[in-house]
Amino acid sequence: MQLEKVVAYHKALADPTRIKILILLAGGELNGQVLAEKLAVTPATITHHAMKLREASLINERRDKNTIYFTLNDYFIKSNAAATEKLIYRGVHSEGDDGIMNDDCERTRESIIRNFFTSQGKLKHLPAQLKKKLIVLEHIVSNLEKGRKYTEKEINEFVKSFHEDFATIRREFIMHQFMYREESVYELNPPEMWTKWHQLS
Amino acid sequence: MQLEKVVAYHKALADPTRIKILILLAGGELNGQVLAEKLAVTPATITHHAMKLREASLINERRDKNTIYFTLNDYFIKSNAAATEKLIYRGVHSEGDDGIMNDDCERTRESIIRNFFTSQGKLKHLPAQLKKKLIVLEHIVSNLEKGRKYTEKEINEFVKSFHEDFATIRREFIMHQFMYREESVYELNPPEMWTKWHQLS
DNA sequence: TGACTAATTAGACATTTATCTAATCTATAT
DNA sequence: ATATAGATTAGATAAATGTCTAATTAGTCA
Repeated sequence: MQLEKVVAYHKALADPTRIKILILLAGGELNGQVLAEKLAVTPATITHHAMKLREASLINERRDKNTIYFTLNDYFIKSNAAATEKLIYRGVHSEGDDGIMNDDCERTRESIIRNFFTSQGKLKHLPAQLKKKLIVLEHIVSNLEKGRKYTEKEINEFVKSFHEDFATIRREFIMHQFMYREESVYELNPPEMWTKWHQLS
Repeated sequence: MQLEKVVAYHKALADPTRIKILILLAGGELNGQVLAEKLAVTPATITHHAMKLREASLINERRDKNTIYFTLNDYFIKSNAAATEKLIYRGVHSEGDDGIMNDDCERTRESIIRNFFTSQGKLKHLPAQLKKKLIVLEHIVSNLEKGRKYTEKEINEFVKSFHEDFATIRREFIMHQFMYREESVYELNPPEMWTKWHQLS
């Protein structure tokens, strides 16, 4: 359900300490201890807030020796704000894509998405079955802007909001023609180039 | 403080019942009883949520006989989402306007705004002193999009998010050249046309 | 191995919050 | 004035939440 996600997102931002954490992270990556000191709270409190922010996909983290550095997840901050408006104004209907498919397909699609993504919008794992995999890939890739050029780093960050194994998924994007790459610059292909399961055998 | 407002906004949206209320209101105005019935909660609960939504300026209300009808406050829903991003990315600095003024002016400006607006961003009352009034009007009007045409109804709704007496304030906009009107269509004037206190005697 | 550092967990505590019931208020209509 | 309909308030309760301290885990380096 879309509702849960929007509520979780706003819950995550509904606390002054967490907003301050995000403001600090906007200035660059920081580790827990530093955050704790700057905000005058204990490391335990930072851990607590980090969990909430992570659950809402608002931050990513990277480990270096004993230290965990947090970074903003730009993509989710922006897309969730938009999702709120969308939910309120367009209501509960429509999972988000402009449908070319008929109702039957749409139902299949939605149930596959419900199965392979958590309620937080994270990908559990790539389906083995091709048809399902394509639907999952399309679902992810449809969050990118058409016509915009992305660096490899941006694509990695973006994919990481859905799943840790960004390398595999990025390769799948190319393989199934969702995107093309030229000298490490990535861009969406037009949808008619995307491999669709119902055009197969 | 900007932070408080952003947190209050997200707190208001951090509850499924309140989101559902907004979704229902997106379909048109509704009164408390109907909302209570559709959401399977008591009228008292609706009153509770209505207060939170009102404090965050997400809804307006209108009384007709014994019945109070709630409506969405479109303007605030959108502008607050934007404010969140702004706060996170541009940090705590800058009240929002592109500064041409020097620091002294800016301080005066901010203190006037702090004095005449509640922490919720509502206008307490129009200052009598011209200089202060112009600053207040500019502050409000700077939330409109340049180049966009507004109907009188839209302007009224917009102004109402700041103060009940929209007619007076709308007239002030025209009088001091913040906007112009042509056949009931309103549009922002370019900032250099706005009456500025420091251009006066 | 053992010492050190950063992060996490567990548990406690106070605060906030969503909801209900029952009583009260307010404006209308008879 | 009285009755009625909708909204609000007050008070109770259970659940969630933010923060702390103290104990524990996990990873690094000598």
